[in-house]
Amino acid sequence: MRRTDVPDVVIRRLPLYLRCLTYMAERGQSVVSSQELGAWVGVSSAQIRKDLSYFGEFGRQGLGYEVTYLRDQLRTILQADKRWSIVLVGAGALGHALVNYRAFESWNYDLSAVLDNDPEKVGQPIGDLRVRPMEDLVASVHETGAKIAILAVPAEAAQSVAEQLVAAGIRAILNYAPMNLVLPAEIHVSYIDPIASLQSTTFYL
Amino acid sequence: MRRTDVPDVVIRRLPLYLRCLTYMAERGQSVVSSQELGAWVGVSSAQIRKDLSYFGEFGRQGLGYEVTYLRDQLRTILQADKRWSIVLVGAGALGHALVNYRAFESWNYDLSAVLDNDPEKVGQPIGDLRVRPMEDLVASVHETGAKIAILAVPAEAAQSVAEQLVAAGIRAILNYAPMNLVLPAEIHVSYIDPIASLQSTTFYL
DNA sequence: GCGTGTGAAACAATTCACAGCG
DNA sequence: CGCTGTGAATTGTTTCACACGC
Repeated sequence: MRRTDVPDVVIRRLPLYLRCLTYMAERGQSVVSSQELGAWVGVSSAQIRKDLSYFGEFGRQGLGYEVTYLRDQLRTILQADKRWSIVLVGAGALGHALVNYRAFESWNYDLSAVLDNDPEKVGQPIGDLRVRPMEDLVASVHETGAKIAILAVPAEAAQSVAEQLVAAGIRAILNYAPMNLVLPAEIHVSYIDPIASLQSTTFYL
Repeated sequence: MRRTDVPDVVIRRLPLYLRCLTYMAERGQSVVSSQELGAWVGVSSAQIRKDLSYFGEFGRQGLGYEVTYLRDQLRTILQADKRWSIVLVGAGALGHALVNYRAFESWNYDLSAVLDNDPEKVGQPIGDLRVRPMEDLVASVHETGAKIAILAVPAEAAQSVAEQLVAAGIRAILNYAPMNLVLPAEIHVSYIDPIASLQSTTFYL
């Protein structure tokens, strides 16, 4: 099964399965059925089985899936077993919160540089990092080997900074700015926008 | 067109259109075509037209859409013209960042109470609020009229707190905890989980 | 001509239902 | 018997293509 044959919706569900399996393994559960896993993550058992079937046969008929085995398979598929360096652009309140968010570290993501173009912020410490000027972007990306960047700048700056990131060799962006980015198709962009989420939920209220 | 006839994917795109139209209106642009709007938000022009057609006929043939008119229509559809009170549970680093996030205010959302069950945190000021104990939940929801809650607690606590929110009358939850919530179908839950986003992007790298 | 609104066609995702195996 | 893996059927979404009006 080639990467491009797997629908993107499937890829976006795998982390939910992985998270759930990780909790189950921590609790010492050894086996899980597609039914039980589906109940936890909120999808049908058929969907779980179909999703997994894109990548192989991980279960045993009549029994279910071995929790740690499936967890490790998903880790490999998602490359969550690797350590990933991340460059963060934007040292505002959000940037601070992200640097101090422990979950990155525990899931193998390493926020290894923080940059900002505000001279007031450059040089200030955040966590055990120091804010670097935007001129250091290419150097930061090379030093850290980062392929992923987190964009936590104001909307007006987002497109321009995103282009600089791509020019510096970044391949994937997690964008917290409330702005759609127009970038080459091979760059992967994920959007996190609580306002957009809230606006779609108020439609239903 | 009844609420339930509109696919949820469409509802999730409307905020992106609204955001873009708002920027365009600020810049003084008076008219926009589905083509141009699509280029900005990254969807096809046919999709824009189809999405809007669920709610009415807002454009003019040969011309396009009047920016402020369409913006106001979308605001009404999404109920983004109303002011919404929000109760925030969780006064950790994330809770602090959310309270200080100015975009809520500017998009008509009012973070009107913050709660936490940690006695150390209760009573502390955040922005111009003061952290209240979880026992005040029902009172907070009633005082503020909140129908929406933001959940910013550790994963272990999320399900339990979510149930308390529902019992207190909350109808929609924006969940920052890395945990799927199992709740009655009429409760609307949106998930924000940067780790899950990162894990799906590393699949492609 | 240009650009919307919309059925029809194409494509994509989910669910069904069951063969097959432990 | 229980539960996976999977084609087939169903359901949902996007794109096409064109009539219509400015």
